[in-house]
Amino acid sequence: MAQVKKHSKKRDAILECVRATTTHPSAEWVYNQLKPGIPNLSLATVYRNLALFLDEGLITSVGVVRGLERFDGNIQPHVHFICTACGQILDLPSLGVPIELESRVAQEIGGRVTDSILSFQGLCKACSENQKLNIQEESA
Amino acid sequence: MAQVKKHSKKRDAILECVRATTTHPSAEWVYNQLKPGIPNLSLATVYRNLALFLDEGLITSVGVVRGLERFDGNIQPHVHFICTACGQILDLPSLGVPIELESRVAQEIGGRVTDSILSFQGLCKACSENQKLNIQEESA
DNA sequence: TTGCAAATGATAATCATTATCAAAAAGGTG
DNA sequence: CACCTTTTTGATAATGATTATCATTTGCAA
Repeated sequence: MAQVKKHSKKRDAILECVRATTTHPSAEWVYNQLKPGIPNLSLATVYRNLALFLDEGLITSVGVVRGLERFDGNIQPHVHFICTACGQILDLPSLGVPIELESRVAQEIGGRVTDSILSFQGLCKACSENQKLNIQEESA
Repeated sequence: MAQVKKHSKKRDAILECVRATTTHPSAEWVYNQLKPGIPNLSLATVYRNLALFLDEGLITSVGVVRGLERFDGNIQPHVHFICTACGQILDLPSLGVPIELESRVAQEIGGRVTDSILSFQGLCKACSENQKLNIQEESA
């Protein structure tokens, strides 16, 4: 696999950007965020480095939400809520993740477990209220 | 949203196919499975109906694994193990899913929770052994 | 400074999924 | 059964996120 051999300002900026936000950003979000300050930044560089960070365990992937892979600079195990309507991802720090189960799973399948992902899906507050409105409008 | 109004043999076959396997298939897997018996089946029909079944809650999505969305005809809540190397998805029926947390999450975010997803990622037995071999070869 | 490997920018290629639209099938109704 | 309306489908073009390519630039060690 790829491995970091040389220092790069852009790479630092990308990692810092993912770490500094709680939006669980996509590659393009990071790109749009950094582009004004780094005009010659390429989207490919963002994709490349995010893949690299994933590989090195510096960030994690929340998964693909509405067609976009979403990343997380917070590598402390924690639970997510994903709004399937607007794509918003929220942290649920009050809930624990059953990491202690990882070794049990590893034993059960005879392989190696690197991550456990617990997420809840549904509609966030705003989207759930919008849906109610739409239903009212439809029946009107 | 779309809604079933008329009966269709192909639709039945697609649902039956997803229900009959534990491979957590992708759309294309279902298509390849059914094509020999239904020569004029179109891939678009498979995609369309899978989206419909999802919408109606007849199947669930395990998520996007290595670029492919994977489905599950078993809608009983259960835990998955996903091999990030080969894409294989295994059921872990021995582990419980914390569905009882859903109402707590709903309260916390003020919205509506429809699903909870617990999955473990890592390397399955075969891939974890292959990796060991590769490391040995590299250092040889 | 010079040389070389690594990193990047620009963009083409890839590939899963979705949209489109004409044709076929379903399922009433008379 | 023949007819009509609406749904479903097949074939394929369009879309859009991600990846590959390759010439150029940059980092860094000698």
